[in-house]
Amino acid sequence: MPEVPWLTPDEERAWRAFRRLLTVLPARTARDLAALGLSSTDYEVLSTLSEKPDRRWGLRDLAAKMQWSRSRLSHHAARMEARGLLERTEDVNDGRGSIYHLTDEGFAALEQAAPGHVRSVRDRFIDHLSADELTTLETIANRIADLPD
Amino acid sequence: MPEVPWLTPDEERAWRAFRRLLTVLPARTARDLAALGLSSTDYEVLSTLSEKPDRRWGLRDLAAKMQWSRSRLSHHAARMEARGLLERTEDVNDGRGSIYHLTDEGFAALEQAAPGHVRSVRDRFIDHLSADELTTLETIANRIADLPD
DNA sequence: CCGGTTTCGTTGACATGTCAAAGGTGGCAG
DNA sequence: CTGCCACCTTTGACATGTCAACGAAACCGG
Repeated sequence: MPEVPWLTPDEERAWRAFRRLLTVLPARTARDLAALGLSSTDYEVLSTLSEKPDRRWGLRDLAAKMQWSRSRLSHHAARMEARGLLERTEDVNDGRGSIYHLTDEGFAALEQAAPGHVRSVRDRFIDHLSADELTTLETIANRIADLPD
Repeated sequence: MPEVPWLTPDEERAWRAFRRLLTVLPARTARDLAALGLSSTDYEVLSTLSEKPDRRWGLRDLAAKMQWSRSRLSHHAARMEARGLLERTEDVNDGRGSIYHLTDEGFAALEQAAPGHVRSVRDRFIDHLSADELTTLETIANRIADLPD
């Protein structure tokens, strides 16, 4: 692995700062959410499920939408089902498939946690950025994330 | 939880984009590192350990420096010790303490992985940002991360 | 010194994620 | 139809992290 240009001091500082942000911010929002009774992943599942008018998704589609592995979603959904947040039904059109739908209890949990979560995101992130910074960040984030895998 | 201003469309987009980056970028650099035989956490431990001239750290100090819990570091160091990457010695000055030091094998593993890791960080992140963007990012990251917990 | 308190690293139980294998179902070529 | 192959979700083994409890060691007021 020859000839790799090491990071300049500027790059090094930026990279370190960014990695710290990567660690710290999700930890904080997760802690805030936990105080409301949900993990970050719980919240993500619930809010994605609730996007469909009938609150139903096939596992495969839901996993793709969330960019999760199907195994991961299957495991996590099993745990959430045990807590009564969602239910699994077999797919009538495809005997292999599995349909997830939000229970009323799950929907209630989401509605109850949402305001606190938004406040958390504002207090810990959004409200500390100018409109310009927000735009720059969105641009950068998309550019990097859209790179080939 | 009344009166919470929901995210504007701009804010919503930026937040989503940023969260995607938060997921995707670490996954990519971790995958690159794994191909070199180390996990991201392994690399972090090794490189932090190597920062001291004698490659030695007390667990407490090392954990503080890395912003890890002592439990986490203890668990992880036990696994790394089993792989021969580091060794634990008892602290002569404090019977409770535990000193970690990098083995030659651990140092070699770090040296062998470092160039590939730097290339990975460049290819997947740094080289896609202008100097201005890099500066903005560092500023933002520090501002957010420095907020009270 | 002494006894209570703090701090230390470790440990065990548990939560969560990955990976590979398994078992059932669907689709299609012949 | 039938046999094979591809795809689906689930499952189990394992890796990693959190949290609380523990025993040992250090500290400290009296």
